[in-house]
Amino acid sequence: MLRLTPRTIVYREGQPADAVFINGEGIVISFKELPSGKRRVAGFRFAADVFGLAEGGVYVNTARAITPCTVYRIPLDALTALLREDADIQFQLLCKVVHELRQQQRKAIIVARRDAPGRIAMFIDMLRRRLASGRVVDDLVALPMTRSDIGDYLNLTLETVSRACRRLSDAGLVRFSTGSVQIVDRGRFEKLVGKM
Amino acid sequence: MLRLTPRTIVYREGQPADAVFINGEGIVISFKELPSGKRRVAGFRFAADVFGLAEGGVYVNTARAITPCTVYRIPLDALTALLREDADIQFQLLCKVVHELRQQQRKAIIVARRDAPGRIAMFIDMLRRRLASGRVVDDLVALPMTRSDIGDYLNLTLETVSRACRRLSDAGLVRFSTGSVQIVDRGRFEKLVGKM
DNA sequence: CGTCATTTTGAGGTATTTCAACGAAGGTGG
DNA sequence: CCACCTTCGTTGAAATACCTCAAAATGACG
Repeated sequence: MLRLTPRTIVYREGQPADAVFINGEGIVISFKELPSGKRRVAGFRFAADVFGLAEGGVYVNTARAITPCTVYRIPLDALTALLREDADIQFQLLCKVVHELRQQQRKAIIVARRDAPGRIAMFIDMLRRRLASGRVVDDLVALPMTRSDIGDYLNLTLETVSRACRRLSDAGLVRFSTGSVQIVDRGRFEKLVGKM
Repeated sequence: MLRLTPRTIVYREGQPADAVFINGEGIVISFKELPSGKRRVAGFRFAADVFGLAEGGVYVNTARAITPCTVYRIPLDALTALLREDADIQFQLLCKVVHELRQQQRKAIIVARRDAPGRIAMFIDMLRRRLASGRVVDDLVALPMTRSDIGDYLNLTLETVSRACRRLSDAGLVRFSTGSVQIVDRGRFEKLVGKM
């Protein structure tokens, strides 16, 4: 088990992959630096998310803690041994990966078909659902990542993210503070999120 | 085992999922109709590809044969039984799904960061690698899907696909015939595909 | 040969990107 | 405690790639 402070690198793209990770608490960002110097955020890892599944023996993304995190490190040989002897656990992992595949597909649809404010609304809604631990007042959503992080995830420039946030704010749907968003008009917000 | 003629539906989105499929031969398109009336192509399934992995008991996409196909249908109970008793096969499936997850990520990067001609070139290159069965002259790539199919996959309108194809053609990189593309200038083509 | 789907091509509109500058916040050291 | 610096966020103006709407051309097939 590892306790990570914000900005700590869990692993780097290209490193030999010797372990997978399960997030216990906090938010981890998974991204890839492109030769062009740009960056592409593959996703954000929340509680119970598995990350660090390698391909060809090396990590394909870089993972970094955004908030203080607690992650569990599972050495690869321990994992393979575990999977080989316990088909149930392997099946659970399979389900998790299939689920993530679906998530990616949904995200692709969103990124493809929706304009900037729509993507931001969707993103906030996704955070709301993932972060709503228990029955906390879930109209207040933590937003610990930067505009750049969001933009690289939704395929928008940070400027467009900023402008889209302002538009949602001006429309009276949400209210931004540093590090969080307040959903003001739940009805209209859901309507915006819902329609594709 | 099923022999499918072009346009045959393998399964429809929303149908209760009672089997998964493995493609033996031909190309299957997997897509989703959006409420807006638009369509989003999740991917194309080639030889040895597994498709029809459900979520929540129903298929999330619709699958349809593009070319004459040979697909293997595996009832779900048979699959689960097989996976439970043979950890090796389950592991292989897991690897396949993880691999597809990576593919999706790569595609997301391409769709996100490249302009229309770049996406088309990437697409042609993907087809080339997937269809190059053996040592066929692989400069000639079959292109059995419509512009609309390609556009809905790469997130472009069919008009933009058409124009982008023309641009590649005018640049002397490729030559289009009905149902196929000929890669004319391999060097420059690879260079275009390679750079991100 | 006619019909239907697909593809091509054109003109105009628009959302996002790019480039650039400024403002706000947070941390560090004097 | 304040000045400084760095990172992050906001805002503006201009450029551009793609989309939309529309019509004509091509190709497949009965």
